[in-house]
Amino acid sequence: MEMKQYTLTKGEMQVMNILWGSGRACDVHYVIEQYDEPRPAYTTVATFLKILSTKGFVDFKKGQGKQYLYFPLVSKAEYTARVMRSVKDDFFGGSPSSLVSFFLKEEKLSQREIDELISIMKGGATPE
Amino acid sequence: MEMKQYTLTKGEMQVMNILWGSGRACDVHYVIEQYDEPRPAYTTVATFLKILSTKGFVDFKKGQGKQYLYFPLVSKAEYTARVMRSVKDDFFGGSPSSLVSFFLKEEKLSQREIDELISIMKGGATPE
DNA sequence: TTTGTATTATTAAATGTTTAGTAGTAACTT
DNA sequence: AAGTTACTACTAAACATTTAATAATACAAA
Repeated sequence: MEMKQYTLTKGEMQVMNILWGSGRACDVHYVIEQYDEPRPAYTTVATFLKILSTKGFVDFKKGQGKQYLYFPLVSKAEYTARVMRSVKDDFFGGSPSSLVSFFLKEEKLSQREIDELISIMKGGATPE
Repeated sequence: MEMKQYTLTKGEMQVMNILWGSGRACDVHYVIEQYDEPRPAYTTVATFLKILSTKGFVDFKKGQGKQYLYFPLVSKAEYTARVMRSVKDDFFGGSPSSLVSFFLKEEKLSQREIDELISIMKGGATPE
């Protein structure tokens, strides 16, 4: 069952970030309020939510009255993993260690962060 | 002097990857040959190169006859840094260490890679 | 039950991206 | 020098994305 792997456009991504950030099922008004000015029109946001539901990224349930409450079907972590996979392939030839190495060289990490990362590496990744 | 930070589309990115990969100034034919089948039309590639030059990503010089030889103005490392900055912001709240941590947990690295990364971290990042 | 209203569904205009045909032109060939 | 060719410049059609107006509809108020 070949599942099409949709990728989010910039506009869709904005909406998803709001849904992910809220941690609960949201109506359209709530989503709009999370935008910076100038806020998009009601129907603009409703359209994005519609698209996202046809793409399988959100679902909705009935709320008060006739309104829908939208919530993510794909978690941020899950989508992050997808995006990171392509970033890794496109920019680092598929090698996770060169990606990590890029950040270690590029960014100034605090000693505490470095210790934390080293312990993750040594500690057998996810102890769980 | 407010420099507009262009971002590359998928089609433009393909061309840039070819230019970056070649390591020298390329004519249109060379670029086309690097595509998988079905290859785009000559003018399609020429259009992308034109767009890229107006965006400031490539420049060209005269080659044999009337043809242009195109070469990158922005290095892959430089563009990678730009993209990584937004990835970091969009998916990891701007924190490089949580991005790195994500990969360390997600990906299985070999012991040699881990040692390498640890030494980068300890060794004061970029010695240079 | 009828009417009004808030909401979703449908449609479409504006913009951005991709693809490539056609026109114009510079340089090579004879 | 004239004709041919190979290339870039210009134009435009097809497709994707964004934005939002208008139409349809379900619920609430009267």
